[in-house]
Amino acid sequence: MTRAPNISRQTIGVLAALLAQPQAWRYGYDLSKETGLKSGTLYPLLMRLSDQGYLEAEWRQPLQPGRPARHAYRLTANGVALARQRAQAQPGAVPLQPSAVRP
Amino acid sequence: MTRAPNISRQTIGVLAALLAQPQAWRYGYDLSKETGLKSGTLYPLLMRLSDQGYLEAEWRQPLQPGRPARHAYRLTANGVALARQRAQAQPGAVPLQPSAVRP
DNA sequence: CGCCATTAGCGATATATGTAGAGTTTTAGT
DNA sequence: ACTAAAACTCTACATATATCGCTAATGGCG
Repeated sequence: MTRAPNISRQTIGVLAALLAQPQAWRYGYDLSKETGLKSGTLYPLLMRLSDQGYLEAEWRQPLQPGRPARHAYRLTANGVALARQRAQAQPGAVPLQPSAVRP
Repeated sequence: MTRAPNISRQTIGVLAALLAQPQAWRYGYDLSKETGLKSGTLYPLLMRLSDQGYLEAEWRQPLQPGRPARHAYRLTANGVALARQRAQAQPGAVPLQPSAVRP
């Protein structure tokens, strides 16, 4: 029934991006630009990881009024473990290959 | 050289919308839907009127996190006078006719 | 091996405000 | 009437997050 969680290329890409600086808080918008993921993919993904305890999330007030508040994310200990296990590939290397189809 | 300020159909439309409930605080987004003006027209217009003392503006914190703070606008006494003078046409009537070209 | 339920991805849309640059409109001054 | 110039409008784009609805992938089980 259930598929093994958090194994998609997209998820791995996000984990790799977060693993590059494991203690830093990152914003969804920045991650979307770094990984190339669109919001409709990224935010549900971040929320899943957060629900599963791999990320901690926190709201930050915007610096300028009129801009949206920002949601900051960071890997938890479990998240770091998962990221190391799933994304041993170097952080910056091959930022989400379009397909890598099997022939 | 200079054209008389605040006489455009668009400006009059906004003034009329505000004059419908002169004491109410209105949001830019709502006004844009009510008048059909796009943000690139509406916000500069609101800022001009505000700079000229016809509107008072105020930031409101968003109800839900993740959404932008909202800028609320209301006519000042001067603004009410200007609106009455420029927009005697009924508030709801003819909501910004597309062209009304002169033949 | 293929059925099919569950899960994930992704384009579109919504929420809100604002800026940049190009183009248009309107009137003053001659 | 013509022209110059300010005032104004409008199309894009940027900032950020999030949901909706459809499509695609996965993998357990018969």
